[in-house]
Amino acid sequence: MQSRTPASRTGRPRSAAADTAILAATREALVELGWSGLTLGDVATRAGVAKTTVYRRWAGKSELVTDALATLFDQLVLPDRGSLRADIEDVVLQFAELLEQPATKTALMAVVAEATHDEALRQRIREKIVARQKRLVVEGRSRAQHRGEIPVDTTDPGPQIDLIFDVIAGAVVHRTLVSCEPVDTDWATRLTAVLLDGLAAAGD
Amino acid sequence: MQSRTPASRTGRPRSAAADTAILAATREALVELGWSGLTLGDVATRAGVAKTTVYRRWAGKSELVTDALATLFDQLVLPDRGSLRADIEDVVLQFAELLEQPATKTALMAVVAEATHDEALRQRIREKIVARQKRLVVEGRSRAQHRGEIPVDTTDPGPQIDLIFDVIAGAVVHRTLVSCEPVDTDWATRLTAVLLDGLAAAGD
DNA sequence: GGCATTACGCTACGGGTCGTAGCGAAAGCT
DNA sequence: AGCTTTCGCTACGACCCGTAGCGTAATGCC
Repeated sequence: MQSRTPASRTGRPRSAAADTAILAATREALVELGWSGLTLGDVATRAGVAKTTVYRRWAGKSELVTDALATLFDQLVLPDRGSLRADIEDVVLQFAELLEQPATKTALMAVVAEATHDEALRQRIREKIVARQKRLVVEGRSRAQHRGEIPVDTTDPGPQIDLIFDVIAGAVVHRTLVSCEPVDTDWATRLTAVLLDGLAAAGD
Repeated sequence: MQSRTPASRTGRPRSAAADTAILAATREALVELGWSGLTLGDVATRAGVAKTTVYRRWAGKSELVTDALATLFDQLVLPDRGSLRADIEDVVLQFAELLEQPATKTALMAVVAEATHDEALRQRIREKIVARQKRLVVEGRSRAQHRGEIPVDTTDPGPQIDLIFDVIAGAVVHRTLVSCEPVDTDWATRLTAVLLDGLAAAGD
């Protein structure tokens, strides 16, 4: 999860319960206090551990919040709804529900903000969040191709996958956090329609 | 800009130069230190004013950074490129260029993060940034309808405008700040193609 | 069982930032 | 001139940071 203890086999092992307690306390404190208001001392108190225990495991606030956030994103799955349209609508609503949780929205934006001037943190985010969730797009695209809904191209699919991922995730994040409007089934349907059919065909 | 002085006409007026100096110093400090590292005392020193002068004008870090950010967004314009496709590609590249500036990306994400638990700040962002930039979509849509590129609907255009705004802005923000990939002309073309023609038609 | 090793809780510390208060000087308006 | 407000400056208590040191607890190895 955080700093590894690779070659150490002797001595008292680290409490796994402390890990989960600290991460849970971090999410709780984020909801109540936000990024600026969150202090590691307060997290330690909420988790029922000493402040030094937190510092022994995480280098700072950014790393701790990133790990607390990663545990939330792993809830996403992609059940087969039978069509590309239904699959997209499903994952949009799922992602929106995840972003409805106050801990998710606060942590995601704050960590991305910190990452703009911290290369190591950018790497951590890409590994633990972006790369993992991009698999949803890969799987949905593969299913759609097998169904014959979209053509099987011979070129490198990477750029197209990245584009779809950014459009879907970006739209949901922007709608939820910047425009501050809810993502309901109607909006998910409209977004999916634009994605599949284009603006002209999807006009009101 | 910040706290108003409505009924006060007498006494020494506030220095307008101090305002611009403080906002410029805020953007500069954001680039070097990021959100967490930025302190109002440091901003005051950079701007060449006393710390108390900053506190007299802005209530806190969030409000100051929001105003510093708003001045950056007002650079966006929507020149008439002759077609909806060209207009979209143009504004995508313009928005991406704006987000390339380190001050913009850091400030935008940090302020949005703080706003997740601060209703007054959400309101400030919507008024000073979201509402202003949404006019780009309104104008581009109006032009396209006059050209006959998209149908003129009789229903409320608000939801469709909001959707387009969130898709375009969200995709660019997500691409730039979360996926950490550059927005070049090729990507802008691909995004525009998906928007106008849909996923199936725009496949590689 | 005894021993080395590591993690734990606790306390204390210097350093830094916060946001505010008070002061005298400066700059405008009538 | 006189009044009013802002300005720069200094100082202050409060809080959080991140680390060090201590004694204790929990494991693996001999």
